[in-house]
Amino acid sequence: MAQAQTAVSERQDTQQLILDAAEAVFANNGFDGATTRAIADEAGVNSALIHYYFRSKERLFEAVFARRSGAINDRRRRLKDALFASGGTPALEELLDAFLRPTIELGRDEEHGGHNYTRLLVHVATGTDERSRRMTGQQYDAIAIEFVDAILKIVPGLTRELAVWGYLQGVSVGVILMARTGRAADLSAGECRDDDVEEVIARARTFIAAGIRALADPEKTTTKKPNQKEETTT
Amino acid sequence: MAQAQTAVSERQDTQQLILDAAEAVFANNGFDGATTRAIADEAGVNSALIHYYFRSKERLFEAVFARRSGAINDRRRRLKDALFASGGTPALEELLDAFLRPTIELGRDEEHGGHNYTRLLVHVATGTDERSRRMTGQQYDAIAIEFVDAILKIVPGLTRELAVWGYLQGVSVGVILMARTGRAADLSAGECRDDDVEEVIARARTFIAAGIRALADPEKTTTKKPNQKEETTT
DNA sequence: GTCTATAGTTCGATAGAC
DNA sequence: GTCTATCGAACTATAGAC
Repeated sequence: MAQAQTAVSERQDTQQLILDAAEAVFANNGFDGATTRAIADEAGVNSALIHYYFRSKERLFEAVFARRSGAINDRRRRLKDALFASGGTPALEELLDAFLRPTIELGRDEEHGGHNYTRLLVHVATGTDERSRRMTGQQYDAIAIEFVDAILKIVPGLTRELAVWGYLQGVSVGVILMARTGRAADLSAGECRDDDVEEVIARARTFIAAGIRALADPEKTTTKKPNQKEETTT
Repeated sequence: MAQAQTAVSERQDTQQLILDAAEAVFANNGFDGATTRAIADEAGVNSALIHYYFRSKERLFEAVFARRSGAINDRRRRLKDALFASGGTPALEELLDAFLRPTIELGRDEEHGGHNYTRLLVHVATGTDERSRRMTGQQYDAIAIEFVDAILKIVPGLTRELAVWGYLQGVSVGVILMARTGRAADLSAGECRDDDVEEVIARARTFIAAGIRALADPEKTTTKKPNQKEETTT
């Protein structure tokens, strides 16, 4: 699509074209479903160039996954540090906003392909295969520990173990919301819309903050099963 | 593995052997990463039999996905109906227990391959491709609406729109927990374990119940962004 | 129902000209 | 850096003997 006549600011080198195309094709088809030929076609380049710039399909995939993770986590860290900069302790809702905003906003950015990355991230972050676990850990473990530490500073009565669980359960909410599966609309006859970034973030923020605070309440975290009679089929 | 000498109760016909093997191979490799040859080898049957019993790889995948969904949702429904049977209104935690228990327990059932199904379910439920959305809707829309209705009966001050969001955000927590990615252990130097079913359910129950109740609080659900100065890089 | 054999594609990757 | 051409290996699916 991008020809030599386009403005300088829109010019992209071949490597970026391939990364953008790969991001879209991997997001739509997964690693195994995507083909290097389809990526080359999407990028408008010769398929041999993929192996020239990236050694293999595997390395291309890892490059795509790593490309945006730095920007996401830099922004999360900047927002979080700004909250603590004045010396006080921010509200839990503010901390969660700092965590959620970069990915939720990216998931609504169709102009620069951000929505493709978030769909890919959902796939990798929820995968149980060895490659998914390795890549998720490499790119997102450090920021995870920073936010767990921050949660511990803000919420009294929370053990580190419970903070990790609260963080992960919160992440799972954010993961689903950044991908826009359209399921909310399906279940509500179109009443629920997921295109308003501020509303999506506000709901997730409220939900997760209350959930984490509840985990700190020792009365609530007993493992006793509530009284239930499992009725047999009548 | 299962030979002719095994007890009658352990005998399985070829079709079930293929479904069990396909469940494991699809869970480990996804739809495109799994091959019919690998499934046949895992099942110990000739690869041509897969196309004899199921017409195509696609239909086999759908059969695998549909096989356990009926049992899961029947049990959810039975547990839920038992809670309302006495005429009273159950606690929100009890309703969530009924929803979470079938999948969380299935995810820890390695003896009958249930853990393979839950990993597959995570993949399909979070997928944005057309097949994933279609299959998720076909198997899980009906039970979703039943539980949204139940949430509306239990929690005062909740609109249907917010109940759907609360349900979906709760589901996302349950989805992550049923797959056992091991990430909690990674982030806590092994301190967090996810093998105790009752503890996993209790934490999720507490977290989600508090989150849904918070959504009903009109003061909390404003879409106003909290005061934050996004610090530029120093 | 179960097997062998194979048709017909498509894949990732590379060699080598320009 | 970019292209054409192609290799060797895999894949799904089926035909046909038993």
